Amino acid sequence: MKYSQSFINTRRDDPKDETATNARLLLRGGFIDKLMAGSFTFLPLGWRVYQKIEQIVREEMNAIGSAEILMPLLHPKDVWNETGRWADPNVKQIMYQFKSVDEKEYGLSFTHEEIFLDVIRKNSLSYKNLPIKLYHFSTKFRNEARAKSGLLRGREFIMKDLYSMHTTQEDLDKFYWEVKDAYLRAFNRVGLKDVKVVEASGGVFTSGHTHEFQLVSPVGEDNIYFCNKCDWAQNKEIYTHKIGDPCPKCGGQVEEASSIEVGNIFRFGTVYSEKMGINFKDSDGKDKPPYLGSYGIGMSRLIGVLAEVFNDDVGIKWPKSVAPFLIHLVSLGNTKTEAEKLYRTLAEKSVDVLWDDREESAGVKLSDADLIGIPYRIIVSDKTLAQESVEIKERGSDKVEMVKLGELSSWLEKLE
RNA sequence: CGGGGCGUCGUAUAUUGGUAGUACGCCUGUUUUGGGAACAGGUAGGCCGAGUUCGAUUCUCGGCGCCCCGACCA
Repeated sequence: MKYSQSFINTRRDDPKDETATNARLLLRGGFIDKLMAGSFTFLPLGWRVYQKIEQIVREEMNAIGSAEILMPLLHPKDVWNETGRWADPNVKQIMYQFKSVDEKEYGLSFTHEEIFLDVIRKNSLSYKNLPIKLYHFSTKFRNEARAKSGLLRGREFIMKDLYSMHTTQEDLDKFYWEVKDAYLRAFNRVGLKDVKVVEASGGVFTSGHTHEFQLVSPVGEDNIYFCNKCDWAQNKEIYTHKIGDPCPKCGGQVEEASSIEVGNIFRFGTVYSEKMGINFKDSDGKDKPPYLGSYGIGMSRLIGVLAEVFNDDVGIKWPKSVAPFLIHLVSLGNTKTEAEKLYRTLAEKSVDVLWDDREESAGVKLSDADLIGIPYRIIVSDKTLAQESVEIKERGSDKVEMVKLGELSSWLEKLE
């Protein structure tokens, strides 16, 4: 893609009010625009990052046998009344509820359990067609008391949510742990190598504990306790030991840290099925309520988390798997013709390349390249062309590599 | 929701109870291209409302908005 056609507008100065690193860098780099506190437009660069993350999560969801759908965001009051959640004071705090001019009552989705259940109950449910596993990527509205920290806590954000329905608790449990592994694979692939699976309280509607996926980070809002030897971890709400106590699982040392929640998984059991009067026909001919599981990943929050984790004093350093482009092609001096040739060649090979085709000074282009944080910067200049070469530099590295124009293809192949 | 801070061109800022300035951006022209170019000309601003005052961007009150801390976070 050409820079000049990508609506990329970088800022030289940090935004006045934003102190969160992700907000500062994403706004300066032209990844997002803020409409109001906790509500953002994803600009072309930011949306490309989103789409990279989405595709990784999609692949992992498909790999565990779930199918993608898209559920609506405008919900009628009635279905929420069936579970009693419409009038729940806790729900009322965060759910946007309103009357339209015709006096009908609606809510904006902050989660989709009711809608998922409504979708599947309209079909004959038998043990033969369970389990059902459906997921979607969509917006969630939550009237947060305090939106903050850029993309980390918004009033409107994008979530991947997966819902599953099973004949037995055992089958739900089995899938629950499959989802856990799929989530860890997804986080790993987007560049977050050390996400901890943390036990958390289930609240009133869940059977047993739930699990949160927490990334240790100084900007995190949560506090977790984890073992420095094994995978044991609990969040603040359920941790009952004292700091310094040995790990209850392996005897190792328990540590405390602040962390950011990037996902969670819940087992609801049959509570909602019963409230909504949903049954499946089991092999013994009896009607039984199915078991519900619900699993979320904060998609837009992940972008913020990645910006928090991968940056230096001049900008973002995107992991290759989620970078908006793989290559940032910069042409300096009067090299536009050669650069365009190169750009076309790369585009034909389906390489994700951003070509800075602007009439800007070298300093502006190079600074913007640092700020935007694309993994590889390729410079074409009179200097490099004199050697029939381009200069390649990895973001965040000091080393530059001169590569002959004729050898660029093999350089690209080595990348994979 | 409690507490604190802040609202001035697109961005970042300065000053002032009496003509609102600077830098960047943006526009025109010329020269420029390896780390946010040079020169010349131009463009654009006091969050909203009320009050005090001869006069308010400045002082007072109210509202709205943004940021931060806390509470909250199925």
